[in-house]
Amino acid sequence: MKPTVTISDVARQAGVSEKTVSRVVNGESYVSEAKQVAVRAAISALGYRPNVAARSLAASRSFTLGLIANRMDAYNFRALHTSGVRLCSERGLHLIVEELPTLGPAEMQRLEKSLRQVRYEGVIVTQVADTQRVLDVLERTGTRYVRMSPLLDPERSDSVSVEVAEGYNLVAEHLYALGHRRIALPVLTPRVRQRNIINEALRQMRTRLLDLGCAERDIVEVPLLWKASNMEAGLTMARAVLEMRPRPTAVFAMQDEVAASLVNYAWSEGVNVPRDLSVVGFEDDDIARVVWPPLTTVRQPFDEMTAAAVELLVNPAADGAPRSVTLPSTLVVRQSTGEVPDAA
Amino acid sequence: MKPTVTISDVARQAGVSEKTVSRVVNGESYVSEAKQVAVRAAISALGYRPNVAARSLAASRSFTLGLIANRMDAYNFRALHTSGVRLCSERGLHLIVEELPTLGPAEMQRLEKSLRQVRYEGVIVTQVADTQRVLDVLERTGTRYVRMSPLLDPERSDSVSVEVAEGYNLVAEHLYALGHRRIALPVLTPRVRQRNIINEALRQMRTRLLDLGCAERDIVEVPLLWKASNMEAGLTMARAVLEMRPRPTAVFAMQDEVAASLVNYAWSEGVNVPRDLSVVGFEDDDIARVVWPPLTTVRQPFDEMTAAAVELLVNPAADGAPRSVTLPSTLVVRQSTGEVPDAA
DNA sequence: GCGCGTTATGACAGCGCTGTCAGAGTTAAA
DNA sequence: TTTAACTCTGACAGCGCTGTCATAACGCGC
Repeated sequence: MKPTVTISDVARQAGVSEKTVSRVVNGESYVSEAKQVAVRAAISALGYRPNVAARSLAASRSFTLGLIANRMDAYNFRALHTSGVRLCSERGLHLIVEELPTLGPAEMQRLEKSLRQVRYEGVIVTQVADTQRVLDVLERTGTRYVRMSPLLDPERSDSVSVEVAEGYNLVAEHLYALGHRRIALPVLTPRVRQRNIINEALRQMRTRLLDLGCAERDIVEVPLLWKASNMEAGLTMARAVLEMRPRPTAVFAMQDEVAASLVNYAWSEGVNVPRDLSVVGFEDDDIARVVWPPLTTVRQPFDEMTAAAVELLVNPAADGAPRSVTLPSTLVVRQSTGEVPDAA
Repeated sequence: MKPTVTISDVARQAGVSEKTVSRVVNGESYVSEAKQVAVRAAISALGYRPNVAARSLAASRSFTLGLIANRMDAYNFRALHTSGVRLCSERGLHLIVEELPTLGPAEMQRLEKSLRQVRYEGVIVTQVADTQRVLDVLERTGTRYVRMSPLLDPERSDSVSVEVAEGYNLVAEHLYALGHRRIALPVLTPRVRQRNIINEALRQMRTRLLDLGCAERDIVEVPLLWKASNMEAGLTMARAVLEMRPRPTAVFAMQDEVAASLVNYAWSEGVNVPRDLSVVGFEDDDIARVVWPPLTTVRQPFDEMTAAAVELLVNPAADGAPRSVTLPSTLVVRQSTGEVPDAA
C-alpha cells in the first residue's frame, strides 16, 4: 500500500504552489492554461485524490447531504435513497441516512448531535419525518433543508411536492369510467384535524365523484390507520371494505403497500381482484408490480423529486426565500382495477 | 445560530488542557475522576460536539463504514442497509453506500476514487458485488472488508455466511413431507462452472431428495437467470415450470423476489398456489409476506449477519488471519406450500 | 509615463482535533 | 534508599487542505 499522495506532492511534481493545485481541483478561475495542464498531468500521474476530511475542515464544508426518514423499510424511502445516492455521487457529495423510527425526544437529541457533528450541507426531510420537532432541531442547528411532499404549509420552507389532488382526481375518473359507483375512500385514522394536503385532496376526490354522478351515500369511508404499519393498515381497510353491505366495487387504498396487503387479504377471503373488487394504490412502488394482480396506481416521480430536492439544497436561493417545486402525478393503469360486471 | 463550540472552549471552561478533553471524549484511560467530571460538565454546559472532519484529519480515521452493493433496489440490500445504519449509529460511525450497478471498469474507477477519498474504516461487500475486480480495488487501496455470504472461497478474507446447504435441505425435507415427488430445482443460467456455494448446495439438495425417495427423473431443472432482474427471472422460471409435462407440483425459486414474480405469473395463468403448485423462496424478505399467498421461505438472519460483519470490521483480528462467521438458516412455513392433492 | 482594473500566483495561517513526548507525581519492588 | 513502573497532565506539532492577502504582471486609456 503506497503512502498517501497529498496536495503538496502534486504541487511539487507540477512545479506550482499547493494553492494552484487546489484551484485546479476546485475549478476556480484565474489559473493559466499551461499550469492547469501541468497540474492535471501531475494529478493523474500520482493518482492524487483530495482527502475529504481535510477539505471539510479547511473549507468548513461537509460535502455531505442527509436524508431524514422515520422508517427505512418503507418502499418510498428506498426510491428516494437510491436516486439520492446517485445524484450525490455525481456531484462529489455523499448521502447519509438519519433514521428516526419513533421521532421521540431521545432521537431528536441523537439527530441534533449528528447534525452538529456532520454539518450536513443540506438535508432532505421525508414526509413522515416532517414534524415540528424535527424542523425545530434543523433550524436550531442552522441546517438547510428541503421537505418532500409536505402535508402542511409547503411554502414554509424549500419543498418538493407532487400534484396529489390531481392524482386523486385521476383515480376518481378512472374508477368512474370503469363503471364503479360504490367506492370506498380512506379516512385518516386517528383523525387528523388539520386541513392537510391529503385530507384536502380526498375532499376534492369525493366532490369529483359526486360531480361525475355518484350518489352521496355510495361514496363510503374506510379507516386508514396512518400510525400503524402499512400491512396492518391494509388488513384493517380490507376488513372494513369486505364487511360493508352493499359492498363497494372499488377502493382507493392511498398507498401501494396498503393496497398490496388489502389485495392479499381479499384473495385469502375468496374475493377476486379485480373481478369482485377493484383496488387502486398510490406511489407506484416496486411492490405495485410484484403483487397479484399488479396494482393500478398513481405514479410519484421519485427520481425527479429527489433531483429537484438536491438541486434546491445545492443551489440555495440568493434571497433566501422558500422555493417550492411541484411535479405532476400520472395514473398507471394495471390489472387491479377492472370494469364492474354487468350483473353487479 | 451560535458560533461553533470547539474543544478549546471546553478546555477553558473546565480548566484543563485540550488534550485532556480529548481523552475524556474518546474514553482514554489516565484521567482523574475529578477532571473527568469537570470536562463532562463543561461539555454539556456548552453543548460541545466534536467535529468529525477535524477528528478524521487528526486521527487519520474516517469514522465511516462502507456498504458496496450493485443494486440498491434489491430487497436484501435494504435489510443490510437498515441494520447497518443502526449498528453504525450506535458506535458513532456512519455508513455510506457505494452502488455499482454494472460492476464495470468505469465504476471500479469511481469506487477506487471514493475509497481513497473517504478512507473507510471497513466496507461490507454484498454477495453480488463480491467479484475479483471489486476485491482487487479494495486490496489495492488497502481497505479492510468483510464479504457477506460469499459464493466462493469464504476463507479468503473475513466473511459472514449462512448455512445455505442446510437451508436448502430444510426445503427439500419440507416439500417431501408435504407429499411432493415431482420437484423443480433451479439451475443458474448462464451456467456457472465453478463449484460455488450455491451450486454445491443445490447438488446436496438434489441428493437429499433422492435419498428421501424421489425418482431421479422427477427432480427437474428450471433456469434461474441470475444476470437478469429477479422479476424477469421469476417469469422465465414460471414459464418453464408451467410448460413441463408432467408438471412439477413444487418449485424452489431460490430467492423471494423470484418466487414472488413466479407466483404472480402462476396466478395470471390460472394456476392456483399452493393447490396446483407449491413455491418456496429464500431469504425471508419483506416481499415474502406481501405477495399472495405469503411465501414459505428460508429465513436469512440479516440483522445478525450485519452485526457480525460490523463486529469483524470494528475489531480486526490481532493476527490478521481471515475469520469466518457462519449463521444458521431456518425454514419459515407460510401458505405458498401445501400438501399435494390426493388426486394428483 | 501614470493610474487603474483585471489576471495570475504563491506565502502563510489556521480549520479542530489527536499523536507524541516530556515531565511530574505516586506507588511498589529491590 | 534507590530503582522501576505506573498514573496523570499539558505543550506542541501537524493531519491535508483552503481562505485571505500580498504581490506581480499585463493590458488600456489618458
